[in-house]
Amino acid sequence: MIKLVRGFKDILPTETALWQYVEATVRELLEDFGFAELRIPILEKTELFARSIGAGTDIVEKEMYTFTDRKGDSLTLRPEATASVVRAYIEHKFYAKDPVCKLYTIGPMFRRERPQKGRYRQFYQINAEVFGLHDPRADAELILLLMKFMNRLDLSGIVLHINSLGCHKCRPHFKDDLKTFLANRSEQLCSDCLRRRDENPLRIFDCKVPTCKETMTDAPSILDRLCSKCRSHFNTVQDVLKMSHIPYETNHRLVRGLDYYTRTTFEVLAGALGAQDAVAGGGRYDGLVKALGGPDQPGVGFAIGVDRLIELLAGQVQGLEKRSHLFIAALGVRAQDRAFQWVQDFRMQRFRTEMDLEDRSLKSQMRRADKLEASYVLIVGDRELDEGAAVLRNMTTKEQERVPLRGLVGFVVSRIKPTTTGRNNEDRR
RNA sequence: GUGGGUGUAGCUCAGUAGGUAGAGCACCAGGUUGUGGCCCUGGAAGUCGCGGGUUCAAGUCCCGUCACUCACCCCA
Repeated sequence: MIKLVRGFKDILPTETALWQYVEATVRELLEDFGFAELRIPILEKTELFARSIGAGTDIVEKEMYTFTDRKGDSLTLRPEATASVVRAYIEHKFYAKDPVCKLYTIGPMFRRERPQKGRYRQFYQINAEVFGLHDPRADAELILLLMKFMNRLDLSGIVLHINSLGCHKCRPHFKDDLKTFLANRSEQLCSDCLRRRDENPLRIFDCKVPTCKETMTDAPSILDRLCSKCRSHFNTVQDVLKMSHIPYETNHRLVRGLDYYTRTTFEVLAGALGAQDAVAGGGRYDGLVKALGGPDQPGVGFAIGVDRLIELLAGQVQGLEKRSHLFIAALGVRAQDRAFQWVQDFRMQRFRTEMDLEDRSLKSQMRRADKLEASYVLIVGDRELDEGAAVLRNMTTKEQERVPLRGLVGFVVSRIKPTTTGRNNEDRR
């Protein structure tokens, strides 16, 4: 038997309704906030990711699916979406028409990591990016949108962490301070952190080893070293969040693994997820567009981990309403032929209808109708054909009534339609 | 890449001191000769992850391997 590739998964019919619900909800919200959908390819030139995410990052260094195509180009299955969105923004010169541009995209990303709960080699992200706005309110609005989304999904037990990483002016100073601080504390750091000290000292804040955590409690905080512009930017972001009643925690240890982030960064964490607890994350990336060959336009964005979101929702008892539908139980060839036509007619009336295509006993057809959770069953056999009227059974009340064969479809639809519960009863709060 | 746990029917699992497999649920049929959910009866369904070894005999012991899973790492 040929099996799934490691770290990849099928999203089964029992799960897709939830996925569709999540996607429909976020699309609606994003569009209300003025975002337009952009669909980007899954494959890009390797260089795009090396230059945006950062050549020294784990993602680029050891997690990308990279291969050489037949012409010798190095191509990579996208490990994240921002790089591609920026590439498209530049390539299609969106900035020329209007420097302010809000885009979203939904799709799979690929990273070759060891699979784990909440971590797959193909995983899905919802990405939103805003270009052309320096104003800190753009950062705040994006966070607002993100939290609004979590809210619509009725997600509980999540926390929002925010931080500022400073800009290209103040961050280097902070890095120096941090290196000085760490210089004579080698014995107090784990081997991983010793390595990080040289490569990316900010990451040490993320370490979970107790002694490292202990050591880092006395470490300098980036928030104390921000330059005046970064400081006021961060303050404004917080002011807007407060004004909007969005609860948050500032977390000066929140460091993100992609090199392009500047100033505001944020993460939404859910304890119920286990070790991989980040459901969403994002931040500002003011130098990225320029670094990739575009104009000097700022950017802010976030990514939501859909797989993790789904996991949270599945753990929170989700009752998605089902449409009521009809099952036709036919006995004998004559009735089956008539029923087959009716089934098609009902469907053309946009009414979900099914029948058994094999010649089975009424009992087994009823059982099947029950299993499919049909709300009504229409019973037709030779007897009904001769009498000119079929039997319509309401499966919840068990009431049965005779319905004339002449004009049957229209009659049944009018009889049944009013009780149809649409799937659009999602107007929560 | 590193470590722990687990791999027996579609699903959840049992399998005792090694003697070539069992339960519950699900499935199919019958009990009701034209009526679902409950109940009863019967049926179908397993290369015991894969490969090798020890043994008269291995699901059970040994080695290897693969997969799943959780954690490290990293991140959504």
